[in-house]
Amino acid sequence: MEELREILTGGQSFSWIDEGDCFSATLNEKVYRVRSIDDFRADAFLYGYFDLDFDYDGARAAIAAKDDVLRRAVDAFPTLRILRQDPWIALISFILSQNNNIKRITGLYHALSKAYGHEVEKGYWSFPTPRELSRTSIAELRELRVGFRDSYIMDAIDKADILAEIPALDYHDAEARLMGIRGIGKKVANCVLLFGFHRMDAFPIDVWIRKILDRYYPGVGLEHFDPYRALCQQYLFSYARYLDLD
DNA sequence: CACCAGGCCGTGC
DNA sequence: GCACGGCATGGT
Repeated sequence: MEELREILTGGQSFSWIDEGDCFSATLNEKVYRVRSIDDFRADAFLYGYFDLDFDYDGARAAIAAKDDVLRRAVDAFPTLRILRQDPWIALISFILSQNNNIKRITGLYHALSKAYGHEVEKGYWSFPTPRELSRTSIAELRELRVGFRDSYIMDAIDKADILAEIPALDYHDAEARLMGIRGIGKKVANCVLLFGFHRMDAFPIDVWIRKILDRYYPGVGLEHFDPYRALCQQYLFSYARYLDLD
């Protein structure tokens, strides 16, 4: 359980619910209930989703050797991983995330699922596809309490086909293409690239990353974190929240 | 009452 | 190009 908590409820995915004795999520037309990373080797979907082919031990060692801050971050979150989430789910999730907190983002994610997804198991709804979500309206989105993000979601539905183009594009073109959707700026675009496309050249800079960069890396370019730039970002994000930098 | 949350948009300079 | 206020909502 605890080795998964930061991964599943720490702000990279909003699909997972803490059920007390397990974490649950409705993905891939099933309800998954998980307790430990070791449970995932026999399931093809979870194997890919949890990025089990990647050598995290090797990457962690290289990252920890870069500087003391990263070493402490890695030590504080030894089981952290970057999930391989669905691009559309990541897109809407991180539209919901702007100027919002993790608890409420998770609530909105599941409100959209219940309203427009389909019930896979009693009490568990899939996240709506673009086609399913297209049945919504500005008024209905407001009733679900998404606030000013309503028009952003509507534009994302209209432009969902953009996601199919992203894998063929280099970092800058992919980022620019995503930023053509209303409500997607540099930060959200990088979250979609990282969590939805597993792009290891992405580097979302949110309020927490901003704080830790300003405090511990003044004047340092992002090349410092290569070749594990995206993974460094995730360790630093968790560590900054853990330290509660002010 | 204030300020904040995995920000972005429109405006003004 | 950069600074700034506004924006929905719920929590502290």
